[in-house]
Amino acid sequence: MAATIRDVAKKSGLSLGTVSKYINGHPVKDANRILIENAIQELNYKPNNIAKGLRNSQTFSVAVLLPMLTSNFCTSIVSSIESYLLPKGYTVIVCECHNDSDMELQKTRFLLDRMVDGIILIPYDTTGRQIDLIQKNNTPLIIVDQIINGHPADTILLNNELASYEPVKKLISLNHTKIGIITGGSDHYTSQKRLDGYKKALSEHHIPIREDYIQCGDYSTEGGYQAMLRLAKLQNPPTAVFISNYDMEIGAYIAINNLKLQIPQDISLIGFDNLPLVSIVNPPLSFSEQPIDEMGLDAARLLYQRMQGDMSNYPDIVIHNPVFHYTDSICSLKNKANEEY
Amino acid sequence: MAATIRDVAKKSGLSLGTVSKYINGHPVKDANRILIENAIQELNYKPNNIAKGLRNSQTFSVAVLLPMLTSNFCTSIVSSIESYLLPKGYTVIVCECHNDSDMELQKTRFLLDRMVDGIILIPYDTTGRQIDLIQKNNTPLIIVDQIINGHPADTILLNNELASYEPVKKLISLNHTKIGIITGGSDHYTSQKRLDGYKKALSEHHIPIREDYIQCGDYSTEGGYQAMLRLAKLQNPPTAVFISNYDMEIGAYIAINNLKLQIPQDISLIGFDNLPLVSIVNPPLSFSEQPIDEMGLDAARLLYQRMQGDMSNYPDIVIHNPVFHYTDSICSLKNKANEEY
DNA sequence: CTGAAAGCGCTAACAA
DNA sequence: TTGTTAGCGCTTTCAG
Repeated sequence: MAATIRDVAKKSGLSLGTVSKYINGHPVKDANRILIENAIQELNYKPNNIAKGLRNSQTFSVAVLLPMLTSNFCTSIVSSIESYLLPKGYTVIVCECHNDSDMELQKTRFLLDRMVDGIILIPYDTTGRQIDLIQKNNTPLIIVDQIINGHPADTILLNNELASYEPVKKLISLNHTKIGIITGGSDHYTSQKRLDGYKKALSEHHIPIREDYIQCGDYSTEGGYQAMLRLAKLQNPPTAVFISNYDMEIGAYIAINNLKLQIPQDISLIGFDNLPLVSIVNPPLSFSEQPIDEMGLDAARLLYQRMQGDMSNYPDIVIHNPVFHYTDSICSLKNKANEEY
Repeated sequence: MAATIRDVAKKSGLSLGTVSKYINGHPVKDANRILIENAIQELNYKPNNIAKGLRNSQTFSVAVLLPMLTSNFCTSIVSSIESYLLPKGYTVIVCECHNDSDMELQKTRFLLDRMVDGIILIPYDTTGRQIDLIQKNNTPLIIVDQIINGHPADTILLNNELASYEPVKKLISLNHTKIGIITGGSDHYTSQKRLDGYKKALSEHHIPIREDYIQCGDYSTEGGYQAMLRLAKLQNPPTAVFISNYDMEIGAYIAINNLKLQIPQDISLIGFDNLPLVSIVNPPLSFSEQPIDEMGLDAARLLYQRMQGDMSNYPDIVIHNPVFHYTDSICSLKNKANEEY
């Protein structure tokens, strides 16, 4: 039904090979070029990518395998990956495993079956079975967001420790000592690192670490809400809280509103990621900005390089630094004391 | 490198054709079946889907083309579509056009080039150029969420009018007459219909329609925030507000908090979609529930049917009814009056 | 039930 | 430069 390269050859009176060469950018006599171009026009010829893929054992598709499409981090990453790879002629397939290790493994197998040219993985499973599978298949792989111990691979990371260390230091410089943190699951790589940064900042200033100031919000909106409630209801609640991802930040913010606490008078708040909420609310929220776009771009760029066969300095581990934005959502404790006199 | 069907044939001592038949479920002598199975095992043979696709002119992939991955509605739909199509052997490709008509057209072309077997479209462009392109290409297409006038196609819809008509009637039954609505863009199909339902309910009860009670929030969180501010600052503000999508609902809720208004004492609130926020906040919010999962499932099911060549009752237009959940986020105006005495 | 052979649309090596 | 030809891995007639 659709025109093939053979039809173009026939119509232009040239051979298959010549037409193929023209299409692939090899030199062709000018007169013939015109002939071919006309034939392509008239027949509305479109090269068949499937056949091309069969021939070249390439599919020009790459997959992004991620835990959950509802995470703002994940969807943002996908967008920036696409923006790099699409102009290069690649389709980007998005697959989510719904926070399920078995599903993740199954989808990995599935993607390998479908023969994508490369995979960008935001891992869910922490044992690295997906990674083994992909590497055994010799499919180029870039991991984003985490390091899985014992499974070296090209990786794009945030300096997670710094992302919490700096803000907590900032709070300390404002005379806060009662500083809480809302974390993700304890088995989660980024959550662990962000907690480490928090602890490091406190330790350096000889502020004791209180376990009740560390509340797990599971990286979800509801979890953040509950965690903030727990913090606020402590006998001696913190005067400042660092929240280590965006979804929990929304929940925590709503909890604070429901409790009728004032930001920053009653509680100073620093959150994570530069996403819609932070600039809308009053006062706008302080946050650690993860350069999501650049991270996605880096992942795409590195994957492209690997797919071209360039394995220089493998495995490459790229660590991005967070950027800090401080607003009126935090205040100095001294000032507050002054005001209260 | 990877084993082919030819290797399996050689190893099992049978012919290419026989092995192919076995793989595709055609009957084979039992003894031979064992031979083949063993060979497949030993060689770790995986059928090459690209070659299969070339032969059958099928790719076993379908695309979901949508305006924005950050919309909760879109990601939920993708999940349910996947849950149906994946077990049937299809890859689901997600493509977003970033609320850009040209990009949408470009990606449509791109998907058609990649030869997906079918497309599920949540349209952005309202002129229907994408639809023309897809239909001209004879690629099965299901449209979700909207009807584009003059472009008949299989479509899965919400009864948008009912989704606002009912809640507004409910508010009227609680003696509200000053009822506001926060809408999406006026050019947006669902927004228009939801506004129609609002107007219809008011008209039926002879409540005049006030233009200043109709505020556009552009289906975004920030828009919802601003729209609610405008409503609250009216000289004679509404006592109840219906918000016609989830993202705006978040914004409106934050605005209400910032204004220190009480729900429902100062303002009764009914929102849209059963997504995380509504059940977390205090009081939980009332809402019109769009059966997103079923809508996605229906779209996937219908697309599958079309891809099988079954064009019975084309074009099929499936309309889903919303479900209503009423909570303490709305109150009767009489009760409130009583309390105030 | 099985095997041989043709061909899906394309590219690349080779010869002219 | 151009044309010819041999496949990429698979399915599907058509004989046997």
